[in-house]
Amino acid sequence: MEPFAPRWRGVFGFWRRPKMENQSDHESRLHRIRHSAAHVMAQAVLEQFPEGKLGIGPPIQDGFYYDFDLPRPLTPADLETIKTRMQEIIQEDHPFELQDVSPEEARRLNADQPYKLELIDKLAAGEVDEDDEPMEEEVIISTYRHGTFRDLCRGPHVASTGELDPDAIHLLSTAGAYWRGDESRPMLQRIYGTAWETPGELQVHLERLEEARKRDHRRLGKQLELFSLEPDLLGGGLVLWHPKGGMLRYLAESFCKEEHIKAGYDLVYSPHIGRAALWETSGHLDFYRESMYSPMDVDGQDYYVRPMNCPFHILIYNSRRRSYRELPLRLAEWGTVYRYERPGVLHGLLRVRGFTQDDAHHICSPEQMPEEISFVLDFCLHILRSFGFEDLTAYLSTMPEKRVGEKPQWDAAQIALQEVLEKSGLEYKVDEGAGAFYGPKIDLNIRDALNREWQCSTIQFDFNLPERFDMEYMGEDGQPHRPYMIHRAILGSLERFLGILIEFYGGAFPVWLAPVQVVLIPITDKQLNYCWEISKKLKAAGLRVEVDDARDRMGNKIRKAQEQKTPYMLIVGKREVEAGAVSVRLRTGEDLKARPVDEFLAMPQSVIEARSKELIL
RNA sequence: GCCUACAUAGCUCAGCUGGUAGAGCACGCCCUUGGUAAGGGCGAGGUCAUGGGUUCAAAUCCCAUUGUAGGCUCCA
Repeated sequence: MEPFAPRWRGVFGFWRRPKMENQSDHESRLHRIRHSAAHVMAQAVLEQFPEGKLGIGPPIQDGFYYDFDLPRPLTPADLETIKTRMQEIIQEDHPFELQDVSPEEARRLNADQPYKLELIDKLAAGEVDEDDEPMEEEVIISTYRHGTFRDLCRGPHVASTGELDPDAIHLLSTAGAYWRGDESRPMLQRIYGTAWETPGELQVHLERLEEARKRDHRRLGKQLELFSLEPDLLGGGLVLWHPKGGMLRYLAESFCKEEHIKAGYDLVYSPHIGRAALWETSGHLDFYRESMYSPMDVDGQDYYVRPMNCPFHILIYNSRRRSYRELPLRLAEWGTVYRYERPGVLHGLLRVRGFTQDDAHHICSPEQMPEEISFVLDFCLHILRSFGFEDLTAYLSTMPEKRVGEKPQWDAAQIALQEVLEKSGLEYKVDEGAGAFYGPKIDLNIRDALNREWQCSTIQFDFNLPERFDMEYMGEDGQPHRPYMIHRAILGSLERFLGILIEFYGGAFPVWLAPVQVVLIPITDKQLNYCWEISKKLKAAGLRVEVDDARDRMGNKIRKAQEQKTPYMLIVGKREVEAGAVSVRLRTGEDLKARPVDEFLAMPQSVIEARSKELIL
C-alpha cells in the first residue's frame, strides 16, 4: 500500500502540435504571455552569461520557468538584474517571429547549445513526445525569434514583447533541476517566474502566495500548538502531537472509527515489528527494502519495524480456515508504520518517516469484487466529505509492463474500478501503466494551500500477497479458492491528512473538530466564579471549554482567543452575571450580544451535530 | 540524495564591511478590575546549530557536519 505520490508533470514545449488543448481565451492568452516571458528572460540571462547553455523554458500554472547551465550559481541580486533587463527588452518591443526549420538548420542554429541539440535529435528521430511516449504524428521543428534571441519552440507567443506588461512579471526563485528530470544527468539552474496580463493580477497572485504562507500547516502547527517536529533531538520526519493537535487527531480518528464500525468493518490491532520471515514471505525484503529500517536483533533473530500493515492482517485472516460465508471480510486498523525517506523529501506533516494509516484490507471472492469496490469508494467519499473535502482529483492507474497476476484478473479489476469511478461522477484521469506491479488502483488527491496535490485515499488491488501467503477460502463447492484482496486507506496518513486539513481550514476548524470550542472571558476577575460555573455546565453538555483566567485585560483575551481561532468567545461582565447570560462573540468577529446560557448552548450543539463549517445554523 | 539559500532568547526577527549580543511577543513579579483584536512598570531568559580553521580578536570570514526552506529526483 502506497499512500504517497504527489503528482507533478513537467511541461516540455519545443515543438508545434497541430491541435491546441481546450483552453479559454484568457488561459491561452496567459499561456502565451508566460511562454513569451520565459523567452525574454532567457535572452536577459544569456546576455549576462554569454557562455550559458539553455535547457527548456515552458509556461506552467501561474507562471513559467527556464533552465540554464551557467558558469556560477545565481544570486538574488542576479534576479534583480535579469528582471530589469527583461523590462527593457519588453519596452524595446521586438516582434516574435515564427519560422519552421529543417533538422539540419535547427542543428546549425543551435551548434553551441548541447541541450538543444539533444532535443533536436530526439525530435528529428520522431522518437518520443513530452511524456517520453512514441510520437503519433510527424513533427515540424519550429523556432521563435525576437530581437537577438532565437529559441527552438513550438509556441505560441504574443505578437511582440511590447505586449507584455513589465510590471505584471515577477521572478520568484531559483532552484536546481536535473536535465530532463533525470537524476543521472547534469543539474541545471532553474528560474521560476510568474506573469500576468496586468500588474493588478500579479498583485493578487502575490497576495495569494502570502495568504498560502499564512495557512502553511507548519506555521499554524506552532501557532495553534498542534504538533512539533524536533529533528535535532528526535529525528527528522517524526511528529510529536501536542494536546491541541492530539485532540484534533482523536476527534478525526474516533469519528472515522465509528463510521467504520457502522459500515461493517472489523477493527484489529497488530504489532509494530515482525520477524524477517514475515517480510520475506510478503516480498517486502525483496522489493521494498530501501524504504525499510535496518533490522534489530532479538534473540539472534532479525526483526523489522513495519513499513506496512498488510502482512499482519493477512496473518489474522490465515489464522484459521475461512468460508465463503464470512466474506467479504473488512479488517481495519489505524496502523503506525515507519519508512525511510531521503532527507531532502521530508516536509512538515506532509512527508514524514513515521505515520499512521487508516488502513484496511478487504478480502472477498472474485464475484463480490465489483460490489466491494463500489462500497469502498462510496465509503471513502462519505468520510472525505464529512471533513469538508469536495474538490478531489481521482486517478486510475492501470496495468504496468512488469506485473504479477493474469491479464483477465487485471482486466476485471480495472473494469470494476472504472465503473465505480463513472458511477461516482468524480472527474478522473487514467494513468496508463502506472499501477503497482501487484494490481491496479484508484488514488484520490487533495490539494494543500499552495495548490500542490497530495495523495490521500488509495484503493489498490493486490494479486500478489494472496499468492505469497497462500490465502484461501472454502467455496460453496467445497473446494478451496483464492480470495481477492483490496488495500485501502481513506485519510491515507493521519499526519498528512491533518496537515492538509489544517491548511484547508487555515486553522479555523469546524466546531466538531475544534480542539477548544468555547473560551469564557471574564471582564474582571469578579466574574471568574460565574465563568467556572458556566464552564462546568457547558462541559457537562459535551463541549470543550476553557476559562481565560489570566490577569489580563478582556481586549487582549479576545485577541488571543481570536488568534487561536476559537469558534465561540463568551464574554462575561457584571450585566451577564446579573442576567444569567453570556455575551457571544464568534471568531468571525460577529457580536451576538447577551443571551441566556441555554440559548447559547443549543448553538454549538446543532452545529456539531451537523458537522457544519458554520458557527450558527 | 542533488542544487541554492538559511540556522541568533520559547516564538517572530534586528545585529552594515570582524571588536565577546538587541527588540517585540510569550514567561515571572508588581500596579491597574478594564465592555468586544495588544493598559503600565520591573525582571528573568542566549556557549549566536555543532565541530574545526584563519585572526590580537569571530554571531560576523573559511571548511566540515547536522538540520531547515524552495525546487529537482524519489515515493514497488
